[in-house]
Amino acid sequence: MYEEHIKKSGLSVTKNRIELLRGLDAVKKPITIDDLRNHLMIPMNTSTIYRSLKALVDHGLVYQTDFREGVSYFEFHGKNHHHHIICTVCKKREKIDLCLEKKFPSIQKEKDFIITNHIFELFGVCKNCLS
Amino acid sequence: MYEEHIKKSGLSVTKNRIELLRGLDAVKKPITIDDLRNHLMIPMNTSTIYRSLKALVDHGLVYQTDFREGVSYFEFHGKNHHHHIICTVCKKREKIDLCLEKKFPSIQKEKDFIITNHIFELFGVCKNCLS
DNA sequence: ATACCTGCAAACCCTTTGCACTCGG
DNA sequence: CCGAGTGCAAAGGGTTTGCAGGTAT
Repeated sequence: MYEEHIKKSGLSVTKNRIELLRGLDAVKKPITIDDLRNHLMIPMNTSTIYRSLKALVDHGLVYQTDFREGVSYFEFHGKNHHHHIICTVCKKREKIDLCLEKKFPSIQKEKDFIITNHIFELFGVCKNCLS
Repeated sequence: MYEEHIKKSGLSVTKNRIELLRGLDAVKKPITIDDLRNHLMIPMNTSTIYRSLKALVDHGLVYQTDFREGVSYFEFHGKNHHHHIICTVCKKREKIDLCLEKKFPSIQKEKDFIITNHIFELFGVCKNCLS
């Protein structure tokens, strides 16, 4: 299954990439590379993780996002994709329901791009942190 | 003018912060801290720039975004705000017209957050780079 | 056979932090 | 006055890169 996804994307199918997808898919939410390593069943070099994830992100198999914590978060590209609203004071993070994909086709056409990935997050202050 | 914005946000009004806003406002597009320094009329320590920008971002006076180049881009929060579509191969970047702000009020209400900032960028492959 | 992928180790460099001093309200 | 902002210098640490060897097609 992961194999097919990778093959369809044009990337070479390797054990590492299959395992990365499996690990991300198992977690069902955005996680850091550091966390991801704890979910991998085979040892994998850090450079390989970075390089493979970048390839998977650029080919649309994995989402990459940024909660302004100084680390990237990665997520399996599946039906579980959410965006978030993050409190910049206490760092609390909540999912929001918002479907942006509807607008992608017209943008692709207008700009002559194939859209493979996106990032969208809101930042603010939660009720508890409002002084 | 910048002074009033800062005051209204609750932050202390200092020469540095006024100058940062002036510099960003003059440029009219997202720039890196490294670039920004070239536009500042007074010398400013790097730590101060980082710390002040973070404060300005968290208070909604400056936008921060990420084009996956390993550096943050900052932009004056004004009428010139755009999102972008970025080619992951040649790094070309084009503005897109898309107004997300319409949806913020209902999210703020539902999640009990005050939204101060957001990030939204699309990634893909441009026509020229499609092999 | 050849282009792509991976491990290792080192470097990179953007960003953060501690501390003492200064400044704003 | 007192909390907030700043400069300096140093460290931090996520991420990238070069190269040699291995793997996919």
